[in-house]
Amino acid sequence: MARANDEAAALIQELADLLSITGGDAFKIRAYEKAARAVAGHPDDIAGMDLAGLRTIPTVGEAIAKKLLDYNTTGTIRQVEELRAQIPAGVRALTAIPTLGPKKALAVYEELGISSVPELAEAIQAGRLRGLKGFGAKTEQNILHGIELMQQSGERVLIDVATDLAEEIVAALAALPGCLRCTYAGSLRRMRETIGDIDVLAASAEPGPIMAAFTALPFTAEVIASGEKKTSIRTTKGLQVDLRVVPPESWGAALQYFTGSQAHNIRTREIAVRAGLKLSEYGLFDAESGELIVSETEEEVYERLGLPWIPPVLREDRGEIEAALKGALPRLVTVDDLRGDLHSHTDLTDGIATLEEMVEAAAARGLEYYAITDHAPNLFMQRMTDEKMLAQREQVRALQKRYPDLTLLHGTELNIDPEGGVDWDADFLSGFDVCVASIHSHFTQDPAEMTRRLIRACENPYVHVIGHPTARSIGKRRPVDADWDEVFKAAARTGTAMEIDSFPDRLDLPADLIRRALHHGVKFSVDTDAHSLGHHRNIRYGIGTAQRGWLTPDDVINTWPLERLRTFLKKTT
DNA sequence: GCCGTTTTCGGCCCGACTGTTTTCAGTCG
Repeated sequence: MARANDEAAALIQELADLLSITGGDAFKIRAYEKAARAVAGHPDDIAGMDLAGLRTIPTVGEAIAKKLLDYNTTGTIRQVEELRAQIPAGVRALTAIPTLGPKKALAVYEELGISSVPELAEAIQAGRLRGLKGFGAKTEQNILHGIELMQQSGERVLIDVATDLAEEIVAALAALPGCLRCTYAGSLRRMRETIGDIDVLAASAEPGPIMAAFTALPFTAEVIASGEKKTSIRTTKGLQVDLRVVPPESWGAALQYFTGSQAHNIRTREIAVRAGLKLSEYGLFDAESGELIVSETEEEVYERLGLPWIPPVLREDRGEIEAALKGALPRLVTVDDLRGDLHSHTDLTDGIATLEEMVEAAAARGLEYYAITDHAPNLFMQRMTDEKMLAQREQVRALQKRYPDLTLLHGTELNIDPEGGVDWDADFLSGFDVCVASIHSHFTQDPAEMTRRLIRACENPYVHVIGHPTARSIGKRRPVDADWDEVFKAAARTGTAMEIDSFPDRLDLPADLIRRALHHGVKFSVDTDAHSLGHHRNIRYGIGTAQRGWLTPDDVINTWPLERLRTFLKKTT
């Protein structure tokens, strides 16, 4: 269920948006935006907090604490309600059109009474914007084009789609003679779960030919902007790609800047300012003399700011600066730390590779243990039976002899029914080495029922891992609604791991819930849920998500040596 | 609106590109 923090943060953000339309003080607006992020990322639930408690949240002062208190008691914020009465929701929606910001939105509303996207499109067609100050022919065209883009998708793409495209672009540009370095940065380097646009960075003393090669790429559908230092295109599939070309000596500063996030950059630049320095994509400079101090590597830039190098996956201004200053950054889990995979399928159910092929792929990954976890009978379409499952177990045991360095675990992926029960009784379940249990149906139970359902699954002594816990499908199915703090408490109490499923359209648990679960002392299993040989490669996305959740190897049970894992699977705690 | 080993007042990240402009505002990241 939506946490109080998320709802309150959305209201504070709305306050910032509405103030930017009415022309409020820009610094006040930024203060609200910062506070909205801080509230959303705060580990403790703000529901029930008093004024003093709220003020302990960084960037929340007296005034914003009072607004949060207002939310805690009334469920809304008075100032937001007042501004909503003044600015229709449709006007705020106008700012979602690319190239149309708060100033232009207010202009068309005040001058022409336009308060929705369709109205605006109609007004432009009818020539009603002619003569409006700041709106020329080109602006009209850009707005219409922006509306079109917004309507025909303009959506974020999954991380695997973006990664494949980015790697293709980087390979093409890196091959050019004048290109000294090239990589992708932005949200893709931070491994966000969906990507709005791809940021590519190149180092060259001569940008011209690189820009030309970039706009000439076969999938370039449109050049959005093109300058000496920066070029933006849109691909045939509608994804925007920005290319920045910087002098080679600026590489480190540019990579730091271009990786973001914007909120993280603001923090690092503030630290620079306080130290009498100036940080830009060209380097770290002395503010007074303008003399360049460092710029060649990211490590140098951070070091000169008094910080250790911060992994890109943490650069969201969600506490990483504070942790870095205290020397308390986590040693993040990596793909190389993994010793096993606890969730995979074969063609016995809905996988498309044989048991032998899947095991061979696991061995090629260098794993020390690998679990086969085909679907259980209650997912009726997979037609699993007790006999088939037991026959597979024999096959697994026989196959084991061929893999002296890879321990095969025979498991299953159970279905958590609406009451929290699973497919088999204790007797049958006790025969498995490991059981993942997942929600595959009845996604829309009310939060109280869903919470009980998940807690009961955790309390089952034979359930070791809750598979893709929110059951979301990014862009298709919403996460199930539960009181996650209660679920995580139960998981920690019973010694049940939460899975991080590596499928690009799942990435489940999501990073924000991982951090909340970590806060409760939960352990995790980062799995592929592979249904084919190619799916083994998805592990990097699961690990990226785990890293965004601040996980260390110790938090992830499938980095543990087999003996330690086996102890955990006994659930004796 | 927030915040302070320069500060309880006066700052607040920085730059690129576009379009409508004659020197800059708006938008974006």
